[in-house]
Amino acid sequence: MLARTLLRDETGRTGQLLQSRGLEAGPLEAWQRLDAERRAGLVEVEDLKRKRNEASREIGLIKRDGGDASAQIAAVSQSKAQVEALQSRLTEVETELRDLELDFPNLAHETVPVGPGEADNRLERQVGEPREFDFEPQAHWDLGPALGILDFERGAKLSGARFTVYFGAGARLERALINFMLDLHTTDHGYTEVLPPFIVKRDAMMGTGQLPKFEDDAFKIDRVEGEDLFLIPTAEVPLTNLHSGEILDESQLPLRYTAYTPCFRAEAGSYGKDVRGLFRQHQFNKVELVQLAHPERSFEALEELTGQAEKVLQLLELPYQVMALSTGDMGFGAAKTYDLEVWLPGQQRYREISSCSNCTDFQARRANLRFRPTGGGKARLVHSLNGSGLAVGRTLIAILENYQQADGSIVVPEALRPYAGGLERIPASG
RNA sequence: GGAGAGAUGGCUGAGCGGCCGAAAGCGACGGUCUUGAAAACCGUUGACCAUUCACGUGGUCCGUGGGUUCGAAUCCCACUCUCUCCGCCA
Repeated sequence: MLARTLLRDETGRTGQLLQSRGLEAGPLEAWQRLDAERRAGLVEVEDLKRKRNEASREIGLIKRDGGDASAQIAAVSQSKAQVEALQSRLTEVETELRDLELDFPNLAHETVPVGPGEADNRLERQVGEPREFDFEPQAHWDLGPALGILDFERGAKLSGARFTVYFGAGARLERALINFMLDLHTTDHGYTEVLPPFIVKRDAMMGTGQLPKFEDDAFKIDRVEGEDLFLIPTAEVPLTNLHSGEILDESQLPLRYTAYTPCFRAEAGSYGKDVRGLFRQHQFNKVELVQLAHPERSFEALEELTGQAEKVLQLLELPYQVMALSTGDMGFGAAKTYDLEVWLPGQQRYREISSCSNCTDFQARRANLRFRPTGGGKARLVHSLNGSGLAVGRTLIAILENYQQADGSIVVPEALRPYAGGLERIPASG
């Protein structure tokens, strides 16, 4: 959510910024009309309430002295209907304002390239050289089944399209990657490891911005009674909401959390994209990085966090590039996003393997994440950041495609071997 | 799943239906004292919203949502969560 002072802005600048994020002018104008109505109504109803409170106090005093207050009581009772009517209209207006606000995306930082889509993303850097193959490199959807480590058919049999079963060295490598990444982030990068619930309440999904706008993308658990629960689409949701409603001490910042979790995405809009292989699944594994940072240092924190995700690719010796996403391509809550794209020889292109975002105070305002400045003073909103460090399944894809050999076997990256029981090679026989 | 107890400010914890936004303690912050620190003493210290150039003023908030009342932290109903005991269980 955006600050109301920003949305009220007279200069039209907020409107322009929102338009660059793909929002049309109508909702903002509607918001501004309702806001004006709300403020006028508040003045009116608060004045009536003030009078009512004064009268009630007077009644108390009269009664204490044993007097007859029936005239005053009648007068207050009379104004009751008026207060109620005004108040209920105000509540309505407040709800409409809130509904509109919840659908406004975050404003882009000034360093973000402006443009409507993927084509406007800016290449920041390329690291590592794509390997020269002296044979035709295969895609992982051919390599995996041939090696007997990925089974798409049985995944579909059990759970439907976009579910995969890992066997043997495949499962082992996935597990090794998880441990490798968690160790790196906790030991070298100063993150606290967290094992959160994989199911969260509606409030948590609201806090990070998955709801209400993108409910179709989530797996919802409808219980017979009680509130809805959601399978987490990313560990960002439980991690960022860990301190919702709390007031932290400034000295605690930045908080750095990392977690491995499975992620569940229904992705209603993705039909026909990446239908083959492991790239786009309803369930996948991810090691996530989250920081709650001081607002004046959050953009430095974004560089830091992005670098920490890159470190994983560097240690695994996978070539990649870093893209600064354009205003039109960024996620809903982000003020700035870097995507890490790993080279996939089987597809001859760079593909997303991590997305690192500074959400500034956008999520903090929704989730009520605040800190008390050292030396006292008003509580302020923290800035929240998140990034994949990395998407584990996609990392496995990258390893299979980049480390494949002419005989169909896969060399295990050196950094990973200690985590894979010393395994050096997945033999072609499976 | 059954029985009982509870939910109040950063924390602990009082609170006859009417100067209660809330005692007290702790913590934090400022000051006095000190070479410095500690101790002691004095003072300040909730959030949100609206309004005002500003000092300030008003409104809302005592788990959440309803209700009773001129007036609710205090009474009634429902829900959520926590704790204790019993049952079941990886």
